[in-house]
Formats: sequence, structure tokens, C-alpha cells
Amino acid sequence: MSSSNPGSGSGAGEALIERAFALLGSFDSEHRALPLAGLTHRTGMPRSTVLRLARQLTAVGALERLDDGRFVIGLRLLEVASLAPRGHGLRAVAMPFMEDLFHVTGQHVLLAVRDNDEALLVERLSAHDAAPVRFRVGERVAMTTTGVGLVLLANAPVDVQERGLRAFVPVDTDDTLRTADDLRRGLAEIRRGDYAVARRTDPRAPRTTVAAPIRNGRDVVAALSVVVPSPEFDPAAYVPAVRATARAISRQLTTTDAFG
Amino acid sequence: MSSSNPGSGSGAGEALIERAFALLGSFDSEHRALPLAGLTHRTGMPRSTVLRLARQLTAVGALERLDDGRFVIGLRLLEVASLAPRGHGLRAVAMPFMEDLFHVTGQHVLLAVRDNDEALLVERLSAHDAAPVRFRVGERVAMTTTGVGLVLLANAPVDVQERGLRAFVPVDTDDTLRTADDLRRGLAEIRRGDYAVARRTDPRAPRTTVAAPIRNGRDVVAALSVVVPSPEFDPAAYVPAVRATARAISRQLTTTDAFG
DNA sequence: TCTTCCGTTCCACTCAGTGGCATCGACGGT
DNA sequence: ACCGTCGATGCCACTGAGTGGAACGGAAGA
Repeated sequence: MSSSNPGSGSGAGEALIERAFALLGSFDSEHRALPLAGLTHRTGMPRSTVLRLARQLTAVGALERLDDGRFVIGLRLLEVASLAPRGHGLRAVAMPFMEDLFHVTGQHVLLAVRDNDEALLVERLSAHDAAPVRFRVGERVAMTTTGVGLVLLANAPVDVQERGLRAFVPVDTDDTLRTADDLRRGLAEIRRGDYAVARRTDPRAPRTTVAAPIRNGRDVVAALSVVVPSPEFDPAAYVPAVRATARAISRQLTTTDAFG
Repeated sequence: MSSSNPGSGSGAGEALIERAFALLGSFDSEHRALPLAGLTHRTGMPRSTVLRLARQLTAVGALERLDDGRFVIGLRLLEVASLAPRGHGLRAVAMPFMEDLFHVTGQHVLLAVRDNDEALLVERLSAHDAAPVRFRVGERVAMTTTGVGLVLLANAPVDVQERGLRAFVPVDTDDTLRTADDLRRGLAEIRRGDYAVARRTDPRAPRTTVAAPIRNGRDVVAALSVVVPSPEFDPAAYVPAVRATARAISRQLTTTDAFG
């Protein structure tokens, strides 16, 4: 079946679980509340199917329904998701230390983990008067364009690194990483120094990120970073603080063990 | 649970979605990683069914599998859950203000919303040296035994309040709320003053909570609180700070509108 | 008023999901 | 080393849970 349809081919159904998560996945940060028609359009599934599915999801609390009939992601998912060891488990351990770092630097503090070939932002602390950051908690970000991403990529299995190098596309707001070879050298440098510095020369919001790895035993399980607007102090001044905090979290993590 | 299926005709299963969430729900804070057998036992479903379901959930990222074969909640759920307006949507707006309150008071800061007849903890800020708190982010807490719960209950629809009053069981670490009538008066008092103070005389960790409602327009959508160890200063000293912060969040919330 | 779009209900078909059974493998006790 | 136990996985005939096309009612808009 050629997928002339947006979404999935017609046919009699993918696995239900897959469909359910496709439905949940049709929400995004610009569409936190969707009417039935929106869900139908975004999933490419028949109306009746979407309605039935959405109702079942509502019944278990994965979705909630607003007064105007639109659907939104429900609290049940928050409840379940809070048990993810690599998500809130990690977060619970890291938060107090991130607080400290945030307090001392007054800059954005980010915590991210690797999920396959992408990084996923687990936590972000921001002052309301701080420079805006693009990234939302729960959002996926490319590994080659962020400080945390670079740290995670540098410490990822070789196959992930190779895919990352192969898929690398230079960003025009980054004048240090132009080629895949630059990236390769950069990753080696990050492994050697155990931290990363990424500069963005975006004229609207130039900023520099200092990132360091967080370990559970030997494995790098997350990355911590501070994002500072570039016309600020020398970013190098933040390196010790970020590294020290990352190591503190690592120690705590190794002793407590986030997994049951 | 009970051996095999209860005789009621449904030999072949509840709705699949229901089962999937029952499976996800069998994780809890003491069991963040479960082997197949654990899932089988906790759900009461047949082995093969659990395995198939768990695999499908793993395929979509709702679960992840550790090297030792155990299952854990996956990052995909965190990603989806972060779009819940009443969860991370609210959180995103409230966080900077909570940060401020946290820095000023140095005490636990809690953010909770009501979900039917319970309160659900959406965010918690804690210093590492602060007194331990029982409540985890994502956890459900009774409405009559916490500061945030009382605020939410006081501003809930009448039917919720009535169920709360009817189901009320006094806690022996609370010497101010002994009867349902105490509770009724307490709720009225909370509505009048627009804040709540709850004292716990637990000998091991006596503490006092100051809580205030957060509004989106007219509706109370959440509650904010500060938890202080009781041998501290007069809790009344925290009331203005908590109320002011709650109002600041309310204003921000009303102007930005957490829903898309 | 007429048209259009949306949410909803209904129903006969059928394939995805079911679960009992057999097999394989990993420990652990004697 | 041997055996016993338990947990994980593969297999497969059965069946009812899920499917989606069609039709209905109602609200918004022209």
C-alpha cells in the first residue's frame, strides 16, 4: 500500500498501542489542545477510530477533555512519566545541585539525556529575566548543535557517533564546527577535557554553552550545561562550576542508584 | 491477583488501552524497574500477554528495557507528558516564581493541582540540606492532609468538597482538624483568607505548611505552598510571600494562557 | 433559510490480540 | 556435576475487540 495518505497507510490497522501513541504524539508545543477534527487530520486515522481511541485514553486519564470538546494531554501521563528513572529519577537527584548552580550563575541551567540519536531535555532552570532559550523541557534537540548534545555524543557508543558524524550538517550560527572533521576533533577534545564549550554567533542572541557529563559509575548518563549570553564574562569562568556540579551529581547518583 | 480470571464472561480481556495503562501503572516509586514476572504478578495478566504488551510499549518508547531484562518507564512518556497543560504547562509558567520563593525562604516549595478527588504534586523544589518531605513529584496526595490539598479542596466544586468531607479521616498528627466539622470550618476559613496553614505535630518531623491558591481567571487551577520545620520562625511570616508569589503566578498564567 | 463542518451513534465484518502449552536457558541448591 | 525450579520466549488455533463506512443531529456561518 503506497502511503498516499498522510500518516499511515489505510489498511486494517497498525497495532493499537502504536496508534494510541501516534495520537498522543500529534500534540506538540504549538498544539496543546486539539479538537477531534485536528486529531483526525494529524493522525490520518478515520474519525470514528480517533474518537473511540481518544475516549479510551480519556477514560484512563492519558487525555483530558476541555469544556469546548478539545482534548489535552492528561495528568495521568505526568504521574506515570515521573517514574522514569532516566527522567524524573535522574532529575530528583540532580535538582538540588542544579539549584545551587543556578543560584550562583544566574544563568540557564540545562539537564539532558541521550535517547538513541537525539538528546532530550529533562530539566531547565531559568530566571524570568534571563535571555530566552529555544528549548523546552521534554523537547528533543539535535546532538551536534547544543552543548549538552555534544557532551552526550562524545560519550555515546561508536555507532551513534558515526551516525552523528555522517548526518552532521553545519549550522551557520556556529563558526567553529564547519565540517564533520571539525566535529570529530571537537568530540575528541570533549572526551579529553571532560567538558564542552559551544558558541553560537546568532546575531539576535549570541550565546555560549558550557556543558559537562554526568556519570553513573562509568557510564555517561546525562549532561549538564549553563547557557550564557555571549557578551557576558568569559565563558571559561563557568567551566569549573559546571564540572564540579556535574561531578557532585555523578557521585550522588552512583551512591543512590536511580533504579529500583 | 486472584488466580485466573473471575468467572464473569470476559475471558478475553479488557480493552487493550486499559491493560496497557494498568501495566504502566504497576510501576511505583519503590518499583521503578520490574522484570516480566513482576509485571505479570502485579497486573494479574497472563505471561504471554504481558510480554507482548510490554514489547509493544517498548517499541513506541513508553517503556525501556535494561540490560538485565527489567522494564522501566521510558523517556517517550516524559516527552508526551511535558505537553500536559495542567502539568508542565503550568509548571513552565510557575517555575521562575517558585525559584524566587525558594531562594528567599530556603524551604521546600510545592506546586500541586487537583485531579478529581485527589491532589497531584506537579513540582517540588528542595535544598539538599532541607528537612525530608514525603511527597515526590508525580505523586498523589490526599486533599485533607496537606496544605496544597486543603487549598484545592476549599476551592473545588461542591460535590468534590462533600465527598471530601464525607471521606474525611482525622490524622493523629494533626491536632487542629479532628472532625469533619473542623474541616468544614477550616475550608470556609481558607476561602475567606485566601490561604491555608496546616500544622503537623509528628514528633519525628513537626512541620507547618503555608499554602495559597493559583488562579487562571476566576478558576483555582493549582496551589502553591511552603513547608517549614515547625521549630522554625513563626509560619505566619511566610504567609505574605506565599500569597504574593501565588498571585504573581496567577497573573502570568492569566495573561499567557497555558492552553494552545 | 440553506450549506458546511463537526461530533457522535450504529453495525456487520474480520484481523489483531489472546492465552494455554511447549521449549529453552539461567541459576542455585545438594 | 547433576538435577530441580523458575523465568523468558516461541508457537498457533480461536474469537471478540477493534474497525471504519454510513448516516444523524446540531451548531456555525454564509
